[in-house]
Amino acid sequence: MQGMTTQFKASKALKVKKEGENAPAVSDDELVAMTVRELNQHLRGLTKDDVAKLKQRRRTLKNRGYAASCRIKRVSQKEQLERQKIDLQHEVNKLARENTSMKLELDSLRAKYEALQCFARSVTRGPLSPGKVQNTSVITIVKSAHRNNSSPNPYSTVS
Amino acid sequence: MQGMTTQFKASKALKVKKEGENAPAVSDDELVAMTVRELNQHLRGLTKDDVAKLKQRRRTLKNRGYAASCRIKRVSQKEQLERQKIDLQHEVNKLARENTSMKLELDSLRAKYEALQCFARSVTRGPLSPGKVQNTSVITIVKSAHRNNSSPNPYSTVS
DNA sequence: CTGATGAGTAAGCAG
DNA sequence: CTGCTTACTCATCAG
Repeated sequence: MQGMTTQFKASKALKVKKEGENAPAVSDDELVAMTVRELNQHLRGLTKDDVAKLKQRRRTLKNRGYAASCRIKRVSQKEQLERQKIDLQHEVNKLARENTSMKLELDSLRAKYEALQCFARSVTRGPLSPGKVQNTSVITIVKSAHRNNSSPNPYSTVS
Repeated sequence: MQGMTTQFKASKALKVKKEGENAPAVSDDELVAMTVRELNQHLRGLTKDDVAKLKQRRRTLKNRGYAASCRIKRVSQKEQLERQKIDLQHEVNKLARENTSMKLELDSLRAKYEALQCFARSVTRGPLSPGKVQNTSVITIVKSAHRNNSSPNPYSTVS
């Protein structure tokens, strides 16, 4: 079942491709595989017409191959596009997940921070006036040491 | 330049498609556009052979159109894949940017939080014992009120 | 039958 | 000339 590709043409080609005497009527597979130099060997002692016909047959066989390559290439490119699309989709999903979890983390940290800030405020604003303490849960107190802080003044009161 | 698509075939078709007397040798465009009923009108009084030829010509012309649709469809699908790929790439870029900026924000907030914790610790641990203060930067004190905090024990010391 | 598609062929372009 | 691509034709399959 290997050489099937070119077998269809055989019927069509055979009826015209008898050079008669010395040339053994080259097969399609041989003909396409031949180099130009090899081809010229087989061309010796053939009619100008037969030469033209043989060359045309070669061209046609080559074209058949080119057409096949072209189709294969087209399919591969399509598959590649689809693969890339899927990969990108996976990346989007991954980033979206990271994104969501970071948002959560950020929210939780912000809440913790605000709570701490609240507490710090209540502590620094003089010894617990019970009324105020009811509404604040956390205070933040920063010892300005060797650390480099993003906020310019460590002992800040927040609104 | 409009009807060019079918003009190439004209040369080939003309040489065989003369029914001779009553039928005005329908054009390719007319022929493909015809309904089966209309076609039958034109078939009146034609040789069985001519009828077959005309029907075959119609089929061939139709096939030409099908092949064209097929190619157009193939191209459209490819373009669509490429468009989707680009859109996904843009989404990836957008999410990656959001991601980066959130990471930064998270880092900065963490730093602020730690600093605040440091300060809080130093304040609550009674009037600064210099030795200990050197090694701790923040303390968090949470008044367990109505808030639901992520940290289980409110009065925790941080290393 | 109609429409879609794979494969082969020829035309035409590019290197 | 070689290789690739497009348009056309035919065979074949599904609906």
